[in-house]
Amino acid sequence: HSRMPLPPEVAQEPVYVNAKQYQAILRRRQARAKAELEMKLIKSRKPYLHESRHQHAMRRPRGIGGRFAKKTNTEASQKKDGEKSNGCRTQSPASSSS
Amino acid sequence: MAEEEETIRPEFPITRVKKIMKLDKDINKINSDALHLITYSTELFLRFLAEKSSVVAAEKKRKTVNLDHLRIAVKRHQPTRDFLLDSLPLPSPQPVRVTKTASEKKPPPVGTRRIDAFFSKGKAKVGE
Amino acid sequence: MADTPSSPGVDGGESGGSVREQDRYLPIANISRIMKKVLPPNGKIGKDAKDTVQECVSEFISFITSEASDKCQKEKRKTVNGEDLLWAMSTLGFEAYLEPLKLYLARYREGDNKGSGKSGDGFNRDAAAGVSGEDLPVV
DNA sequence: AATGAGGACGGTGATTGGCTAAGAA
DNA sequence: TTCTTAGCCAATCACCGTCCTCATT
Repeated sequence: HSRMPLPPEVAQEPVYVNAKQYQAILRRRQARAKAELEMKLIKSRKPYLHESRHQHAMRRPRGIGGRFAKKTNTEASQKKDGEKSNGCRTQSPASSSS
Repeated sequence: MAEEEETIRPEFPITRVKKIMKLDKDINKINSDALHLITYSTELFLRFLAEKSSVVAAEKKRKTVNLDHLRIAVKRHQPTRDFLLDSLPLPSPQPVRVTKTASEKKPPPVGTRRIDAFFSKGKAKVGE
Repeated sequence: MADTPSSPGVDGGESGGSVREQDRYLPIANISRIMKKVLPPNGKIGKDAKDTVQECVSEFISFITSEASDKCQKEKRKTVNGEDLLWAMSTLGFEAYLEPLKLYLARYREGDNKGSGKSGDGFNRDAAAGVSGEDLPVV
């Protein structure tokens, strides 16, 4: 069918779009404008979503390579000092390439 | 037969798909079929984007798919390009290689029309 | 690093009545996982690409749903059903999804719910390629 | 009668950052 | 070559699915 020039929301000159989608695109623009106004839609991305999970990640034991380590018995006991033995990166990728 | 069909589930959480749908206040009720269809079609669409972006990355000899590859991939499929027009941030430097060739400035192929009425009304005549 | 204007602040509560990120988008881990499935074995994905895809996918949901809902209003119906969605798909240029979707719906109805979910089910393997074909014939 | 919205509840997988190889430039 | 960055690991806990009641068709 035909294509329709769409008034640009950010661009400068009209863009031609599929006529079938034309109405739908405009409807969506209105809906988003409305939502932005009513709900104050956020535009930026937060560094993380949940404070609690952020804290959890920060407090977790890490291996020598920065990876998260498994909770050891030492940790489970939660009393004795322990030596982190796991979490170390597996040597090296070695030669697994085919 | 001791094996029973485990209720396999879609990759996406259905409840969140519904939540996204309901962000639009014009949406009233949604039945179960519609919800499941949208959820699965969304997964298909995601695979499409990933696959096409991957192709572009390969063309560019890149092992990492980046935003530029996604833009190019989207650009290649008209329906997707059109409805995502506002969702894809324009790359910072647009190489304005626009030679003022007037002849080239007529982009719309047959069956395309311009829109000027964004203010007046949300209804434009589609009939050509 | 440019920090985002909005501070993390507290969890769950954004000032005023703003919609949270986790309500507007599908989980980023799911997005990433599905994308990796179609990439070459050693393929990687840039963060910007992931985030943008996540947004595009939400827009896809709203876009299709809006068209289906619009049809419902015109027909004085208050509930969006499967047919409405399939109609919206084809109307908006995603008719290539019709077959996979019908197939999926049949599966889903059949056993309460069924899906491709995990790899191993190949009924939809090439589904994504449906639209991948090329531009639709612009008649 | 059939079916969707909304709420409560329990189970669970998404969220999450430091280090470094892998890639981009 | 140098510099940027995405993947890697797994434990908590916010969210998803299920079941319920009630409202709508």
